Amino acid sequence: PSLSVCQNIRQISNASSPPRFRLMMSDGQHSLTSCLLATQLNYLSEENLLVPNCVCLLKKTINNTLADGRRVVVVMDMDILKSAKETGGKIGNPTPYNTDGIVLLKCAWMKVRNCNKQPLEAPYGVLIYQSLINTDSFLFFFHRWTIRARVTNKSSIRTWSNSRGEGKLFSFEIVDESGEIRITAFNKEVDKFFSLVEQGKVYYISKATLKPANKQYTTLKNDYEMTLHAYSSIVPCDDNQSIPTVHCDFVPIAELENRDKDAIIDVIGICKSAEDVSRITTKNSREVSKRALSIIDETGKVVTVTLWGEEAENFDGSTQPVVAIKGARLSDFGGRSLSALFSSTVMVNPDIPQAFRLRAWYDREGFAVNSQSLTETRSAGTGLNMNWKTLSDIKNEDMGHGEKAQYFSCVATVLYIRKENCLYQACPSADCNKKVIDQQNGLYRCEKCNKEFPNFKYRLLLSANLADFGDNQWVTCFQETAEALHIAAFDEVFQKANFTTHIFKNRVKLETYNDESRVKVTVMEVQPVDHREYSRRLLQNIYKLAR
DNA sequence: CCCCCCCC
Repeated sequence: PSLSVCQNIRQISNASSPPRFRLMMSDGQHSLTSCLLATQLNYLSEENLLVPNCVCLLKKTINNTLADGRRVVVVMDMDILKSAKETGGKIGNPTPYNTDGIVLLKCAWMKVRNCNKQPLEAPYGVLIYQSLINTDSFLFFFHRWTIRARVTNKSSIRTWSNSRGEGKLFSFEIVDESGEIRITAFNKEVDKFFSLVEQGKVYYISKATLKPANKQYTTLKNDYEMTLHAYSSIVPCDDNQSIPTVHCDFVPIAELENRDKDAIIDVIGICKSAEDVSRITTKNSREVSKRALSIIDETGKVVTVTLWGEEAENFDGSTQPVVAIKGARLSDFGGRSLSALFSSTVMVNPDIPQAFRLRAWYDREGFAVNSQSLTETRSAGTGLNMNWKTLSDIKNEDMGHGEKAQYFSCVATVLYIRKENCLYQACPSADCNKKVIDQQNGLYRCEKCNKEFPNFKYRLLLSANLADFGDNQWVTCFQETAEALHIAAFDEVFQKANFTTHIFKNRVKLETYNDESRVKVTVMEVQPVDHREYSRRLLQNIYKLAR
């Protein structure tokens, strides 16, 4: 039971029978407008006992959620302790309790789904259906539409340019107790709301419009999404205890082996190591940053996770942080690997028990476990990931005839390297090594970048013939592999020079350098040895030493 | 009003 003051009472404006009374109740500090009087208590109003400023003892109340998602307190039993005359007026200066007017996300789309009429844009920006006008729902939408929800995922700002125009946008996803929805802001609303909206925080949001979601582009469980407008309002909310936080259903890394390709999963692990960020060009000729992380969990298994864009650029793996990803996509590249999507939430050192457990495990013992990776990397060099073949296998197994390129390793001997055309003129932009076309006007065109440049860079391109015991094969080595081949040959030259004999024609001179004098010998010419002459002199020397 | 989910 609780004491409260009736601030206001009115009959709900519909023709229901028996009538329903709505109360605004106060505890002296806060007021709550969403109270309904149970019909068996209607007499209190009809007999003018329950009137503004009377003090009540609420003996039984029920918290109820209406069909449209609004929450109400239904007063089932109450006594009037003091009449309005006795209290003599208003008590305290109560402010609205801040759940007042808050609706569950769910109600927004329930309302729209339930009618098939044409939508129209209301002055306050909420999408209203003609059929809802003159109903309680209309009033509800029009005046009272505020949701309180937590931001679970926030995109970066991106721009677009197409036949319909150009602009910028960002979007974010929110959850409350009833569900989730995506909200998008364009242009001016990007400027207004981008920095305000923070991942993980709770906001009051009102006066956004609602429109059907294109399910093709979203995995959120909602048939609708929202758009912000000039009149939309987003206000941070401190009282957020009841709003769910991001919920993750983490899959142990070892378990990923048993999951299907393209599955969307949540994963958590310690970032054991991270690649440097790099820029790649996609098939659609877009440039994007990427960074691969190796994460490990208590299963002792490691998997590669790729981050993209700003997430890749800003990631710092130097402290071996806990990385949790909600909604990563499982790929079969290299066996099993993971990729963050635009819809993924990447959390570094999240404030959740699983992260603390993992941190403790890693610092105590995990760092030293003999981990195994589910992702085979070709650069690792040894072990399972070497697809050993002989050169004759290339033909016998029709290698490379499939849709995807294949990778294999072989042991072979360089029979021949073509000296001709071993350099080509390549696109000067970083990471693009496409051969440029000399336009004969001082400009060089790259078909891949679709650009002309005043310059180019030279790159090595070696044609080499490799042989093993069964076959031989012409191969192409670009810059990096060509250099590796050269370095190997270079080393071999040094090795071969040891224990060889030549005639050296030399210059000898006493030289002073840094106050130090010494005889310096410089080779001027090297000639092959006449072995008979050499033997004769060698013998003479031996005889001389013997005397 | 966007809608990109990428690379080896």
